[in-house]
Amino acid sequence: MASTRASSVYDRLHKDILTGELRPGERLRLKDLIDSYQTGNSPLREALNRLSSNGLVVREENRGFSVPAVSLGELEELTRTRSWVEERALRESIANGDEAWEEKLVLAFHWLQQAYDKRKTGEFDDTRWAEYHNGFHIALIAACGSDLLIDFCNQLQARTYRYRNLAEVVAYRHEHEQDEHAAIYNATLERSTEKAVELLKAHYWATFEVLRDSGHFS
Amino acid sequence: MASTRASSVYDRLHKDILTGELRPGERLRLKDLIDSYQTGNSPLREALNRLSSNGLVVREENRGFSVPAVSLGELEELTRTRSWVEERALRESIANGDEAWEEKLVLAFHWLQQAYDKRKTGEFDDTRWAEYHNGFHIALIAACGSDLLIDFCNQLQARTYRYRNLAEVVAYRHEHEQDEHAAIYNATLERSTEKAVELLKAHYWATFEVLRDSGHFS
DNA sequence: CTTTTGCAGAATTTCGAATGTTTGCAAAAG
DNA sequence: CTTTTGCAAACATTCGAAATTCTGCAAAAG
Repeated sequence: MASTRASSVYDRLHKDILTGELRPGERLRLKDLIDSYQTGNSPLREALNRLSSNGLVVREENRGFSVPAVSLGELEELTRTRSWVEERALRESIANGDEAWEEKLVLAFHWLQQAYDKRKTGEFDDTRWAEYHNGFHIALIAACGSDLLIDFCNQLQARTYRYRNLAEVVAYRHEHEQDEHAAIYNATLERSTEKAVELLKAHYWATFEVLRDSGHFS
Repeated sequence: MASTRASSVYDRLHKDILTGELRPGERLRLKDLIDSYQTGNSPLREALNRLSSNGLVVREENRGFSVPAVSLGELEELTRTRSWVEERALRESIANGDEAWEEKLVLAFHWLQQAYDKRKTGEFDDTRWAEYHNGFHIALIAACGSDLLIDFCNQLQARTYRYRNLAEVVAYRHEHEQDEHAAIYNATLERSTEKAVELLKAHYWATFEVLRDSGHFS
């Protein structure tokens, strides 16, 4: 899909870091990556340099690249920051959102619901679910009036998603969280700002607690 | 100072984009950059890839790199986003800041004041001033409890600083803004949260208006 | 006259090799 | 026995050139 090798390998590294295929703290040796991703030195380094500016790869001068370590402290910081930033974004979105925003939100919730429903028929696709899940959360704040803020939320989301995958509690969390999504969704459509904001923050902190209690992070 | 060529050329490109040496919309042709920065293809591309993830360079697949365009709309978005995010950060910083934070803030303000004072003796150094100015604004929020948020504020600051340089109203703004800094500083030290927050936001919007009225942006 | 096609020149992207830096170990010095 | 020095292997970085993709123009087709 991506038209340059650098972007194609960027996408694959992005995915492999978020899914936990590449483990936290693991050194990313160029020679190894060239073998496993079947690409050249230059596109690989370009991808790694881009990822390093996004905080998804650690770069050390003359010592190469590695996958960022994880810690409970960072997860808490991610959660705290998301709560602060998305609170503001959701307030603005509810205040400014027009019908086009509302329609996109309805659709985003619909597809997320469909994804959850497929758990019963065994057709569940985790990658697909992740897209819809992020799509829903972004749809909530899409009318906030700042693409910069939305981008920032996307980056925080991505880094939090890695913790979720590393914690191996995905299935358990799936059982419980769609109710929370529905509550946030309804409050937002009703334009009950305070309620929506409280539910959204509670949702992020509930996820934090599940991941913390998984015992995977120091 | 930077130990790799890629980082050294990154620093120089960063500076030249922010100061306006490289003009908005300008295409960054590899061959030209190789000549003017006296470096090779690879380190240059690595630097440009890093900058592209920071929003300081535009990358288009197979069409190379360019300096981002500017617009009044983007400046307003930057200002709006900073106001939202730094409001939260300042609230948290005032609530949590300890004595170490307070001392750093005192020093940051002191050096900013010194920089302004040097205007009278003709020793004024714009690059130095910019460091102290950013340092002061970061010192305000340094105790907010989220390095992620501070990084984000730094990026917003950098992009706003470019508009300031392009508007060529630097001197005029210098005459007036130190009073605003002093007021924010005093309210923060008094832990007058509401007052400090209002003053900080007013400061950002005042800067926005000066830049808008310069007539340099569509 | 307008649109499409083909091609040469220019620019970006990628490759393979050369250069420089770090690391770990073994020998020498304290 | 502990610390320092020197060296070779491993690795990251950079270079110069090859391969690929874009761009603009001119000729052909509609």
